[in-house]
Amino acid sequence: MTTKLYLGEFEQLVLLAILQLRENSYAPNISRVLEEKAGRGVSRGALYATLDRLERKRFVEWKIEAATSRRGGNRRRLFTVTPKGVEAAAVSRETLLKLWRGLGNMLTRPG
Amino acid sequence: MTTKLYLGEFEQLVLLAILQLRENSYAPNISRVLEEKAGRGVSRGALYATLDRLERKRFVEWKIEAATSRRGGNRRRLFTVTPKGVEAAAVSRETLLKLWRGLGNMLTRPG
DNA sequence: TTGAATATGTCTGCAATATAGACTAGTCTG
DNA sequence: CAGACTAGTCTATATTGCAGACATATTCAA
Repeated sequence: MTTKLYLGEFEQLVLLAILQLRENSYAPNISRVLEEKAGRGVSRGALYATLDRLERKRFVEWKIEAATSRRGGNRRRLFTVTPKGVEAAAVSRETLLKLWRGLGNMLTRPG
Repeated sequence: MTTKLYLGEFEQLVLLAILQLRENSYAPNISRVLEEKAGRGVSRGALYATLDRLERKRFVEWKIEAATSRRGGNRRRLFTVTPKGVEAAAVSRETLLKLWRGLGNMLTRPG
C-alpha cells in the first residue's frame, strides 16, 4: 500500500484546520475551527477517526501536552501536520485551482 | 435524507471536469480531463459510479446525444451540472479558500 | 455480410472514508 | 467526596471511491 497522496474531503478540512491552529491543535479546537470556518458540525467520533486515519497515513502526528492547570479533562493530544501532510494539502490545492481556472464567475456566489 | 450539500473528494473533481467540458461532457472526456488536469487515472467503473451518485443527489443530469457518425460505441451520455451542483461546488470552493487564507506560503510548492 | 476493431456504457463487489453516539476517564470546585 | 466539566475511546453503520469483467453499439475492410 503506497499510501496514495490525496486527501478525502473531510480529511482535507481537518488537515487545514490543524495548520490554522498552529500550537493549539487538539481535537475540540479543530472542531471549533471546522464549525466556524467551514460551517460544519462534527461529532467527536467522526473527528478522532479521521485524525487517526491521517496519522496512519503519516500526514499528521501528535504528542500529549505538558501538564497544565486548566479546568478538567484528559491530557490533550496536540497535532501537527507532517511535511508529507503539507505536501498533500498543497497538491490538492493546486489541482483545485487548476480545475477552477477557466470557469469564470460560474462559482462565485453573491454574499 | 436531506441530501447533504457538500461533495466527496472525487465527486468534486468530476463535477468540475464536467463544468470545464461544457458541451462535450461525456464519461471518456471527463476521464481525460481528470487525467490531464488532476493527474488522476480512473477506471470506467469508478467514474460511472460517481456520476450516478451525483445524479441521485441532483448535482448533475444527462441526456443521450443525438446520433452522429463517428467511429463506434454506444450513444454518449452528455452530462450537465445542475444549479444545485454549481452551488455545491461554489460552497466547497469558498470553504477551502477560507481555510487556505492565513496559511501564507505554507502551501505553495516550487515548480 | 460477417467479423475485427473501436468506443461507450453497465453491473457487481469490495475497500476506504465519513459519521454518530454511547462510553471511559481525568481534573477542577465546592 | 460529589458534581460539573473537559477530553479522549470504542463500536457500528452509511456513504463514497475504485477496479475489472461484461454487454452493447457502430464502422470498416475483406
